[in-house]
Amino acid sequence: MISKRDQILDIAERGYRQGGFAGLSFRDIAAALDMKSASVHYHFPHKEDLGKAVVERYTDNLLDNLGAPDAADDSVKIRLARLVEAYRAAYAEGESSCLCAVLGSVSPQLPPAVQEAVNSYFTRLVTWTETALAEAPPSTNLNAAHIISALQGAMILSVAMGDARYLDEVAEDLTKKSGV
Amino acid sequence: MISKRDQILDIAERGYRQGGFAGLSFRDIAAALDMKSASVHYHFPHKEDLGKAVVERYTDNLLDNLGAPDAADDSVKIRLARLVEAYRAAYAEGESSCLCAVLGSVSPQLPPAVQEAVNSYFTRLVTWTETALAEAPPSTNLNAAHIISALQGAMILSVAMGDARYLDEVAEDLTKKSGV
DNA sequence: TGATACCTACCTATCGATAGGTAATTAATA
DNA sequence: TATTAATTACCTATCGATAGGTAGGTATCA
Repeated sequence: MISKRDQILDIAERGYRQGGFAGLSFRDIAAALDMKSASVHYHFPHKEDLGKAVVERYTDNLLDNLGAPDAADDSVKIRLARLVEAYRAAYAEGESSCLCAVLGSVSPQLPPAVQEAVNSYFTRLVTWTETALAEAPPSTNLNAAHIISALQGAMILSVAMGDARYLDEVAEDLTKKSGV
Repeated sequence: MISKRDQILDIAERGYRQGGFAGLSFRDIAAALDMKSASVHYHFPHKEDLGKAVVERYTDNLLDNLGAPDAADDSVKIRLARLVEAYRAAYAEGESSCLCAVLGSVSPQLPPAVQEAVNSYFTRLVTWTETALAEAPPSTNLNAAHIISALQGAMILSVAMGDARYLDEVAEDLTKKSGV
């Protein structure tokens, strides 16, 4: 049985990804869970608290899925394939953008705690990717910022165009290049 | 002398880029121009009208700056450098994301006319880039969707991290690869 | 005189947030 | 073990602020 707190986080994550931080209200969440907005405030007093919790859970889940970036029995290619697949799976849930692309694109306008959580998402993800690429030969024409940027941008293109092919194309391109 | 209509578009473009479509109100715009919100409605009756006009002007300005994608006296490298520079310049204005990354990431939640305008931005930009790359030798490991995605994503990373180096790094990477 | 570009004044809907209360569960104590 | 104290998870009702939008008036100028 999923706790009410987790149900709120689920709704909020979906809502933020689809409509941005300003696009989802306490009342929207309450209505989706058949409760009152005051009860959502019981679990998360301020909107900033909710946003921070959503982003932190989202970050932890992604890094869990990615696994260790330096496991001895994985090749660079396999690690990169896991990263690409994580983004394709994220898009597939409701054909929506990455939470941290939506929030990060308007970062200066977010409450400080949410800003910091988004910053931490990218910091951790860049670190993971740099580590995953560490053993790649110099001929591999890939760097962490480029890979993450391309995936984030491709998700937005696919959402804006209503067409998964943009993400598919970039995903294939990145995977191909990682073959070395 | 800049018309009031254009002044409104200027404020709205900056505001949407910094805070998203829901993050800028008619009152915000009016306050910035020392007028009343009802007067903004005189120029743009509905928020949808304003959003559409902002995106269309933004798109036209970008394509004007890029110039012809098939001018005989330009190399692929020069064309791509123009594209990359356009994005760097856009970021430099207020260290903010691309308007159509901010809006496109939450496209399904936007009013239909704004959705269509954003869709048109990406359609026209992809077409421009494909044409610009048409003469590139097959060894050039670049395709239009990949280039645009990487630039869009890199802007978001830079905004979210408050650090221009992410965009700089990706820009250099793309420019280098276009050298052939 | 009629169009243009504003204004005042207002409406309805919704926002995040708070106060104060209640039933059910759990922990601590006599 | 029975009673009491706290805690959990909600509720109703309301707050001040703000959202997009409108009706109708006014000053300016061709």
